[in-house]
Amino acid sequence: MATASAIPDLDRLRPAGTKRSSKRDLIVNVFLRQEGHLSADDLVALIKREDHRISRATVYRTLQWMVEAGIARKVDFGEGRFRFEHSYRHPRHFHLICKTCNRSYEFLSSDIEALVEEVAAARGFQARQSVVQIYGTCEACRTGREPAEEGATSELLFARDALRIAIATERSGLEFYTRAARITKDPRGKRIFHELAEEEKHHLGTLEGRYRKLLEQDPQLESRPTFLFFKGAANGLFAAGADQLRRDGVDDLEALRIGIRCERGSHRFFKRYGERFEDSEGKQIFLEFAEEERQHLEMLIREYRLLQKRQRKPAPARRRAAARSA
Amino acid sequence: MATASAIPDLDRLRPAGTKRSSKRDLIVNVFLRQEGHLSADDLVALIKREDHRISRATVYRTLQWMVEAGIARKVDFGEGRFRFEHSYRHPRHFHLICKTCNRSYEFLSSDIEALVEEVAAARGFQARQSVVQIYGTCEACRTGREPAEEGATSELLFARDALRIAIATERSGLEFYTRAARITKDPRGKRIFHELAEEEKHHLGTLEGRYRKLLEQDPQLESRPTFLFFKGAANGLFAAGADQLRRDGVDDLEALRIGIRCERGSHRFFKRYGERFEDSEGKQIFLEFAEEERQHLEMLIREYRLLQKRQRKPAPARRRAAARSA
DNA sequence: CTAGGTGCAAATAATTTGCAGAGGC
DNA sequence: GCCTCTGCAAATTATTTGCACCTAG
Repeated sequence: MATASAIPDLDRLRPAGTKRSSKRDLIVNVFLRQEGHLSADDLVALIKREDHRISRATVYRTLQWMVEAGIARKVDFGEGRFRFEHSYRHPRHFHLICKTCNRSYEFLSSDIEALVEEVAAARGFQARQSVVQIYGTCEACRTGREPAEEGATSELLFARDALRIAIATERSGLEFYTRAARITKDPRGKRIFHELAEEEKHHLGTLEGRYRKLLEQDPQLESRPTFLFFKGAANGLFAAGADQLRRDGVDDLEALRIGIRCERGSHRFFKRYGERFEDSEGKQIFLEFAEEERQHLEMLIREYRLLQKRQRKPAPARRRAAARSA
Repeated sequence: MATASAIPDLDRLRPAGTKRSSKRDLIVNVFLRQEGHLSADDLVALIKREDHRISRATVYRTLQWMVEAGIARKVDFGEGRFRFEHSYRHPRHFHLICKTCNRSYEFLSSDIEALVEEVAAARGFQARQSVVQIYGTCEACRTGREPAEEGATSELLFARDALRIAIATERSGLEFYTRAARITKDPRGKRIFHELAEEEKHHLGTLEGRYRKLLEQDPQLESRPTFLFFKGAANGLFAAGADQLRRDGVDDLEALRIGIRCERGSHRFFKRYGERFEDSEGKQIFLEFAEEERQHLEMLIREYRLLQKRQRKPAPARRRAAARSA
């Protein structure tokens, strides 16, 4: 799947003042075809198989070039030499490193990333890159069982997890709007909530379809371990909102306000995290979802203003009462 | 402060089947006198100053020995060579690494550690050690101002932060018990809460005294940046408990139950984290505090059982009502 | 034609090792 | 006396570089 066909437009990436070279192209192609973390030496061996006239120095020079061009990332597992992984459509991530079999496993945790950012900020430190490595023994080495063979790229797993988060949020949102529509008294407000519930339902269908389509790319995709760890996911917002609707006697304006809070949080959340990821389907999913939430947010705000105005006119006396109780 | 006088009993640490050697002793002593992260070469230079007949190979061999013996930790800042830091009374920690001046700053985040543990568990990975490194530009390099010179060891900062957390928890606890004593009807329960409030007040005094004493060791200790990042600190528990007392009409049994929940959470929290830190004053503070909370917990549980029994006797009919409403 | 790109071999840099002699128990 | 420690120099490993030649634009 993610073979040479997925190679980005190298010409675009070429730093200014560099020439095309068939040898470099070959090295880059061989490199991008590999999965996992190659040492310079691994790559030399692979290259020699295709063309033994390419020297070690050229491979080193090309590797350096790829890192500068952003095609590759240099990673250090503390082995006394560097390894390289390609970064094209391969989200930045952290590593679990097995000291027994030397395999390494990738994961991403937005929760950890957020904490790392906080620490950096508290120390007045401008963070450019962070490394999180967990050393220990992997499940395969502990239990003797072999791990589910590779086959799913991190890109795919990331998309899967992004979709799962979006779907969970959508489900909470649907529940929230369904409940809101039920308790709203104003017929116009009721209709809006109904509409939003319908939209969430529709969008949920779209997302689920997309999820199914993703699963087709790898029959075992669903059972593979989590790649993106993300506790702070926005679905909790809507869940809390729905809870709030259930508890107190919430009036129409209040319901709209809660909805606005949820959508705003959700929008911010998906936008912020979407932006921070590298180009990938997962990023795409987050950003599309952010846009969706933004539209809902606008709709709710418009409605809120309208309802406020309408309530004010027929009963201007209410204003004082409301102001006093606020 | 943390000079050769602080050196642990090296004889205890000597692996079986090794001999004492004056050269090794010298190397270890010089190493332990240093602050910060030394490269092998730095140490060779330092050693040569004291005795130029000690060879580079011996320094390397001793460094390896120290790592095995647990006196030193080998750290990799991706420079293509390793650095070493001593681990004696120096808590495990993470690093902020400035790419401009190559200085490195230490911090510890129990929040990050907890997330790392979760990820490892979710992947069936047995974590032995984890590395968190934030690369970027430090405040000094960005602003041009020099950083507050070193002088406080991580050990000291850790103790400071552990005390701050304990004090904050104690304050919340005090507020909780004061409020609980006020709203409790049963005179015996009232007295217990009063007693606990008094104890918290007293303990708070002790902790604050200890904190002041700690500050004496370094006049600028208070203004130094946070070392231990710890959002999940237990003081939130008591704060939430106090909130709960404020809101609903809480009866005596319920107040005791809330107290039990707070103390249990607090106890677990300090015990769990205290255990996970290396030997240090910070660890000490956490464990002592855990023990304190355990005693309060027992007291509350005893009282809860008594009150339950007493309430049952005069009005046995209540049991059914309580059971039905549960 | 000229600035990069490449091969080869030599240089670096950090660290390890073989071996013979020194020293602790 | 035996076994470990140590110094020295050579070896190893990963990576970089100088230089002469090659090739794309």
